[in-house]
Amino acid sequence: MQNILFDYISKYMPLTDDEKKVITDLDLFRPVKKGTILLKEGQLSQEGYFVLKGCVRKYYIIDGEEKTTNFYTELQGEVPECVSNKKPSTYYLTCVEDSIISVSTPDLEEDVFAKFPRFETLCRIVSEELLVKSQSSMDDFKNSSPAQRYEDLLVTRPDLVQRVPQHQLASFLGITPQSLSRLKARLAKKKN
Amino acid sequence: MQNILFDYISKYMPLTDDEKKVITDLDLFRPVKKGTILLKEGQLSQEGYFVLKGCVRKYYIIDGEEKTTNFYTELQGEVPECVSNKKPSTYYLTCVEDSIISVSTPDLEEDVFAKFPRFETLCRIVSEELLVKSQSSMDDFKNSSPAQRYEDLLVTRPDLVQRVPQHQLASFLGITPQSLSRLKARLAKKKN
DNA sequence: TTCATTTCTTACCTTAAGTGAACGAGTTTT
DNA sequence: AAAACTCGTTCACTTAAGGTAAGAAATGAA
Repeated sequence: MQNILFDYISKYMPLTDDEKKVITDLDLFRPVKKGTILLKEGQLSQEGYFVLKGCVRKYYIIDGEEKTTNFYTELQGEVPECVSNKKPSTYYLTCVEDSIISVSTPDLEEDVFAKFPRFETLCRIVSEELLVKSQSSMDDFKNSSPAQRYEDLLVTRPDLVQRVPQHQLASFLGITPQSLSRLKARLAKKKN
Repeated sequence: MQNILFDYISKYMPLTDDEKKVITDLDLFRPVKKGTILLKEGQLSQEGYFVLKGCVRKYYIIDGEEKTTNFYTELQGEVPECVSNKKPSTYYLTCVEDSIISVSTPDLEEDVFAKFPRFETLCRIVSEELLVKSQSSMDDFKNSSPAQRYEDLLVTRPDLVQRVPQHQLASFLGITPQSLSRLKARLAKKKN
């Protein structure tokens, strides 16, 4: 399981055995059962999550309705908003499947950065890249229709469409479950 | 003009006079005329932009149509996607007004980080915060209708509605200019 | 000023998304 | 086994967004 993380990091900078040992000794990994809620609305969390295996779902409850806005799967991370702005979380994080998650805290990071400044460079680069990706997703979302977004998803994250309930997928696409049903029916008719 | 930047940075960490001098000596600021294109589709840029004064617009050209996805105003930065993924840009950056922009490059950053490691910490924290904000905007966008988004914009960035052409604002809201016109007419009727 | 271009609005029609309700299929609970 | 529940789908209806076109208003250039 460590190796998944090491492979990911080594795309940015090769790690020495010494550095690998430091990470291993941190004992970051936490197996989490399906249905576990990692973060609740109103909660003040200091933890950042990185999904090594499985799937974590982000959702809001608006007017009593769950609004799913994101799914984090293998090698995707989520830093809850409350970590950076120190305010209570406005959303929930829950495990869609049994998962293995790496959990970090600011204290932990500070220790590691002090010992290995290279890790801070790594974190800077990764978060800059994630920022660019996040903005690029936002742009794509604005520039496309629900149907296009669904078709894109079939290509970019085909697994999601299989492993996740349709009504959650619908709100992830920014539409209602009924609209997603119709949309799929329309596309199916078109193809034949 | 330097002071605007120093004030911004000091919210994260107070700067010594020594550090301020280093930044000043970098000669980062560049006045840019309205209409100037900072980045073109297809271009491989290494520059990151930070708007000190004025307004920069990000847009794509899709099927011959301009699709505006973002406006960067005072104290907002933009790291073009091509800096991190080393691929040609898929969008344009242009100045909506005469502006003053701070321009950085990876080389420059490396030099500064080497001399003042604190700046790398600053950049890491800022980009982590921007990431959280970006994801939060994405969630808000998914969870709201065009009308709600427009009304939110009137509250969060009232200046934008004044200083920017409506058709650009429309695609920023994810709709067509005609829809924005109708939307405004509906809201105006509702209010009275 | 005049002409041209851009920008904004309005109108009409089409398309599709939101809403509420209903249904069957599959689960889980009792 | 029956009841309750969730989930996906479908239907009818309402609402609003997209597309096209036309005209008014504002802006810029000759």
